[in-house]
Amino acid sequence: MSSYLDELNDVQRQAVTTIDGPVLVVAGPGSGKTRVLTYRIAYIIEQGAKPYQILALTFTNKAAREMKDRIGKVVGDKANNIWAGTFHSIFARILRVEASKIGYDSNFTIYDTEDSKSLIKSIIKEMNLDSTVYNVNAVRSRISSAKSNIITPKAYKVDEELRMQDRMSKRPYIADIYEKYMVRCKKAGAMDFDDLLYQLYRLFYQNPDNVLAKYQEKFKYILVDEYQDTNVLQSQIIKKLLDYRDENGVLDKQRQRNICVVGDDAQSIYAFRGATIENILSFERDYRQFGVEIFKLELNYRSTEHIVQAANELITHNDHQIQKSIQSIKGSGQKIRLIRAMTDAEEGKRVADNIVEQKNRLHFRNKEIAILYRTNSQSRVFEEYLRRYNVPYRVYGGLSFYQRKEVKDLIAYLRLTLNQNDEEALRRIINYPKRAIGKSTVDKISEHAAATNTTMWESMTQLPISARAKNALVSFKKMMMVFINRVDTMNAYELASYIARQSGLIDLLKRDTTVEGMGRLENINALLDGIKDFVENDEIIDEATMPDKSLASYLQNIALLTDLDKDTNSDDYVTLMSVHSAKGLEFKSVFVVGLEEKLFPSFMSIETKEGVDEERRLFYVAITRAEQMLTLSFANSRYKFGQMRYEEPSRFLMEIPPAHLESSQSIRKRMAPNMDEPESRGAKIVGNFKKKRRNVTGNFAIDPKNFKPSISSEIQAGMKVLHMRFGEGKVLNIDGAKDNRVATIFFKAVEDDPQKRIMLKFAKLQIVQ
DNA sequence: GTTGGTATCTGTGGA
DNA sequence: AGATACCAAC
Repeated sequence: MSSYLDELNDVQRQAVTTIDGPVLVVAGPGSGKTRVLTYRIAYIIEQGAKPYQILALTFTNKAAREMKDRIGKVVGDKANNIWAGTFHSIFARILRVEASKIGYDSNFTIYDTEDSKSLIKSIIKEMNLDSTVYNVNAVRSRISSAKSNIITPKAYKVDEELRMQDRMSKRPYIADIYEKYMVRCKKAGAMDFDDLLYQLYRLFYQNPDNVLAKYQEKFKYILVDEYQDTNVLQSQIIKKLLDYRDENGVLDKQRQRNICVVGDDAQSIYAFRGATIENILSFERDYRQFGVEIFKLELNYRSTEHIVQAANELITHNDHQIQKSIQSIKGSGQKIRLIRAMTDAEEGKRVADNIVEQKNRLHFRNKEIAILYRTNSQSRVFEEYLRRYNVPYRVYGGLSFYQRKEVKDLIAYLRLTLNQNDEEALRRIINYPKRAIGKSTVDKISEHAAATNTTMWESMTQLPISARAKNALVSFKKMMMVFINRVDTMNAYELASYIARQSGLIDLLKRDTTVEGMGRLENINALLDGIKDFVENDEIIDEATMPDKSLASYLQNIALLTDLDKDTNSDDYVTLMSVHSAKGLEFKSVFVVGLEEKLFPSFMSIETKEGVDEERRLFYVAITRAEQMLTLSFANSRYKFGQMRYEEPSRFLMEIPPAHLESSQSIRKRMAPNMDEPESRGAKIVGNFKKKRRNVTGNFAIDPKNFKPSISSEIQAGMKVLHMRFGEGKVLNIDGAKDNRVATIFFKAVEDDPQKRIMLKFAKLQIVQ
């Protein structure tokens, strides 16, 4: 028996060694899931399977790489031949090989979200639909979810429920947009993210040349990580891979279905992108006839007791769960800390203060600390204060390197060089740098292409147009032809840097001497360096997703990279990221911030129980990232769209039993406006209210019980008013109109800065006379 | 066609 | 607040 099996507990070991037949591993947070997956693969190889017969699917490149690294440590270089990667990258690889069978070229482009939206925008415009009603994001998400649920445009058109929903939202033509969108993608030789799944399903379903059997024979063992986050397409593709039939189409019931899915229903957080928790719940039903074995990993090796129990308690508020009892093996540890702040800026400061304090007192390294938020835009205040305190940090997510404008511009040139039908790439660069091909010319090309049923690339030199425009178009095409003709004689790096220079991109950026402009030039150079690395490094790192050194292979791969995939372990930075990106990660100390109603849970989700349940699972994911210290924070007010908004603390805070919190007082009590209460309460809450009190700004001058705010529109210059915190004041004047009315008020009781500018929309003022 | 200004709109998550 | 859409003037 191999030594690595000794590192496992009983359930883990069974999950590792039960390699024949379907297996469902329900893995709570911190229960050694990755360890089970990697050892299972090592075990499978040890039992005689070839690495290339193993298909391991994850959601992020990071997870895939980590798995490979860890398998490599057990089985050596053989790990490189395992087909381990993200759904999207593995499927793209298969599609590249089989493209011709479904009418694509193997050089197909991958459209990212921006490309998709841009195409949808064009279609909405061409159909003369109102773009305010046909909001691109809404339309794209309808199309995406239709595709994720395997509903073709044709099926969409006759689906009464979908049509009714669209009529209700005043967008009856979504089905038509969907249909046109598919046609245009096809014509452009492009697949969007959903297509990478959808087209593979189509390939397996239509099964030309019995292509499915080839992959069924190849993949003897299939493993799927984060199964709770798979959508209908993904689970159906896996089902197809296991749907063994003989030449007459008769089901082969004898053959083992060696599928292992690992997941945690409590951590399902991707319903918005079509994931259905139903998949994990129905796994047993789907594969019952082949003898499903279920293993539950319930020991949490990551977090201390207060954290684990708080998480357990929290999740009981959800409906439909797989019963399990997660237990910590780590001892009770620290209680959870709560930070209450008046504003988002104060929250930023308070969190940064705590980070500095923890570093000093507990000697945590920066990389052992993370700030997790619901929305990426929340990162800014934390960045501000961390910078001020000289704490190194890294923000993940948001705009990734490959999404930066200048990087996308050069990539668009490369894309068009390889695939002239790529309409979004063409539109992006046809007049960038400026070459006198304006909007109206582009529109004409587009119309002509549609009318003659050709591509824009074909049309652009054929349509009747002014001599001036014609000249510009011909010389643009000539330039592109020079690039295209060099594809076979130059390597990817030579070609890319040649294009960067010849297109005028580099010159354009060189002329911009601002700091941002220089940054953009640096980014272009960084991209070129990346391509150089790719070309010169002759080691094949990943057989499955990077099969060769062509520019096409490079482009295919970077289309699926995100910021998260960059190597970051080497440096010592505090991590700032969304809760979604934090899934699968762990930190000694975690700050979950912005715990306010309408933010976390998101305003988008609070209308339905299912919506709130998903947010709760997200919060569950957030708090279970913490090993030793967990700090939760919220602000009473924060800026949104340049306006101050007030929100209640998150309902999730009330769902954590007070026993697990630093102060013995119940959260509910702490939440209530409590400044009128005795000193002791405020003092126990982490934060420097004392300082605030001295400035009067943190205390109430008026007893809230006796305070009855007047309607703000009634407040006029010259009036005497009462303010909750500042006391009595006189309105000197009012400027602005309607929602933007601002009063200048003189408060005699305020010593250091008695004259305040107060936004009437939010102010609570009581008119005295 | 290009430039530069002003009005309008945006409300999450990510491969 | 920040991005984008729109419009008038060159």
